[in-house]
Amino acid sequence: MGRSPCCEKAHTNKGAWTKEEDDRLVAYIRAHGEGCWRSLPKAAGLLRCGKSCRLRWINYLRPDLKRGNFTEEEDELIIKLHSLIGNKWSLIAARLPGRTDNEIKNYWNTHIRRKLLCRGVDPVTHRPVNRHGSDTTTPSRRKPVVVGFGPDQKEEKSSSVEWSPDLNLELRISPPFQPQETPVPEKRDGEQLGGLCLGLQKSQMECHCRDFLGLSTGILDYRRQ
DNA sequence: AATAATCTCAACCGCGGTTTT
DNA sequence: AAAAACCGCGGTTGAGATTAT
Repeated sequence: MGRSPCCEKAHTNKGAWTKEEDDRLVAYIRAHGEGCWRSLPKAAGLLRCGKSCRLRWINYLRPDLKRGNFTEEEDELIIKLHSLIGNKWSLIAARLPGRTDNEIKNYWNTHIRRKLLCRGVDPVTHRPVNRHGSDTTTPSRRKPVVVGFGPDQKEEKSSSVEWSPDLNLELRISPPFQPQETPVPEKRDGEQLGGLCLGLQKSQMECHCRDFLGLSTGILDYRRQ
């Protein structure tokens, strides 16, 4: 049959980590390295599930974490990456050394969304927002306006979208290596590739899209190997 | 100063793909 | 081949902090 369970769920702690738990986890990983989250808690003497240990390490305890405020450059990079690949936080984090996917996700939801809305840009489509007299500084607790990215979007979400037939909001991301040039779809003014509208000139856009994702080199700087 | 409203972010949950037995 | 756990991801929650009234 399958494997044995990773931990006895009845005997695991939940909620905020204590200093002692942090110390144990850090000490163990310093001594034995990352990986094998399944066996780590027991080996480290922690009453946590491996998943929780992994999360705590990656998002909080890792020594290479930057912490502190995001710079303007990081903001802009996140916005650009999000416009290309959407909510792929781990991919975005891979391009921001010292930042975690969770941190970026939180930062997006609390700061950048609002920043874009203030600029009159829809944070989902990255297109200019149509103002209907609604409050654009949507507090985070309110239900966000859900707009789908296209066919890949989950049914539940796309069902709430009013699709405009002449809009193409589809986003594509190339695999790390593409042998031949992917033809850039012909753009009609302001309606193609909504996610790429960042106020860049066409030539700039094409150039940046390749370079900052590392697609031109085939290398996606994926930290967590 | 007290209370309510809002914001922030660490942690949890559930899912999909992968790996192991 | 099938079943079950592992792993990593994105979405969501909720406690504590901060700000407004």
